[in-house]
Amino acid sequence: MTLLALVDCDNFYASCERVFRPDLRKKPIVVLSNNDGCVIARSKEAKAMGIKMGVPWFQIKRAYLAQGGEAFSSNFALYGDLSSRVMHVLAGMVNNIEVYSIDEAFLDLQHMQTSSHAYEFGIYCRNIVRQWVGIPVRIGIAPTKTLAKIASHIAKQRAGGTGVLCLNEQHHIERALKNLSVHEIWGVGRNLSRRLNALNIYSGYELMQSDTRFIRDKFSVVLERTVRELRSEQCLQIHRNTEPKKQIIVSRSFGKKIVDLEQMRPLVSNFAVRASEKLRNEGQKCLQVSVLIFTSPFNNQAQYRGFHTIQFPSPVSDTRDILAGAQTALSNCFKRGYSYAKAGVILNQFSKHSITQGLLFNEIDQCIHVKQDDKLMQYIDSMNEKQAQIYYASQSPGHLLPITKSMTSPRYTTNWLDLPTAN
DNA sequence: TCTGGGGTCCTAGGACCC
DNA sequence: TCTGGGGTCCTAGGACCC
Repeated sequence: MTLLALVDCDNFYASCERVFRPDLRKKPIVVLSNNDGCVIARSKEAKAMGIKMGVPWFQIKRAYLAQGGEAFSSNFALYGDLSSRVMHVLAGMVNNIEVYSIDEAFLDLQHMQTSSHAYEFGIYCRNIVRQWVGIPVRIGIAPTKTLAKIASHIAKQRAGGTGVLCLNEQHHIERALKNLSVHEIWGVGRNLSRRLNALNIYSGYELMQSDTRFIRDKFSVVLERTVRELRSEQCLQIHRNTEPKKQIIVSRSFGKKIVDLEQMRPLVSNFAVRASEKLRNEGQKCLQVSVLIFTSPFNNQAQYRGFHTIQFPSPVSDTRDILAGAQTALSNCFKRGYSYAKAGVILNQFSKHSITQGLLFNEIDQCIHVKQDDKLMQYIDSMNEKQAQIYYASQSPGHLLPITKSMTSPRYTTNWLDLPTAN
């Protein structure tokens, strides 16, 4: 039987904040979303204090700080860099790795003959990452991705354990599944678990025992795969991370509500510029740009979601084209009389940068004339690489984003000025 | 006063084809 | 009065993930 491992960083953002601040060991830590809006990560100690994931910061702030808790605004430059260091170390230890998220990776353990061999490897792996990067990880080993997720989930709950759990023997798997509710299984969210419960399927074991045909008819092939994976049948492979992105989204909530179109325009321009940079960085071009604007679902005022898509006559990655498209889309979905809390720009329908399909007839929209200039964009990207030097007129860099971050830690590993010093 | 951001996959249904 | 069968492609929306 072949095995695979899920390596999962413990309370990742909170652990990152500790790497250069050993004084924070054992202290409760929370990390906040943009605008210090809500809690998006918690250390073990913060969880023990009863701080819930996603809770608005303003609701718990006073009591939490009064009890000696530490809080940080999110510092993605730091988390992203530490993540790539962890992944780099892991990649050096196996032939095949899938980086699944900022704090998780699947490792192919095909070459491990026995589960005790795999377990020892897990322990070694965990020690090395801890020693070289400073981030604690937890490792679940099993025959399938879904079971490996469960193994790491159980390893997390076992206080004082080694942080490594191998779930391989059939009777161990069955015992674990009997103690697991369906909503704790990877791929079963709130909706599916509600529907499963209605059919008297509550535990992982009951789900595993369900008829695959029945699950497929009543639900989908996705859930059928989950059932098969619970039975140790490998349905989800380890993907090397070579597949290109299919969509790019840049969106933010605003610190202050936006009420008129002229205030909104420069913000949408900023998102469009950022999205275009990401697109070129991926070596791709797109055929569609969409703009989304939302009111806040938390106030009692009238709600509105605006969405509009612009189709280009040929693939583009030139910021000027994407800006023009985004502004047209914004004009088409903006409605007066609402106060907007969030906006975003989405790029879709990608093609490889090097391949350009010309149009025989420019029949989509005669009004759109594509500027697309690869050379110009290359120059601008190289000038803006370290620090933005060239802006587009519609951006108004003076107020790039009305975002507040009051408690951000230094960019210890990505900025010379923030390097930690001896004292 | 203050409530995150960025993705993937699948399905149903409509448009269109012969 | 009676109105086929089989297919593809695209999109919107829903589900999930971290």
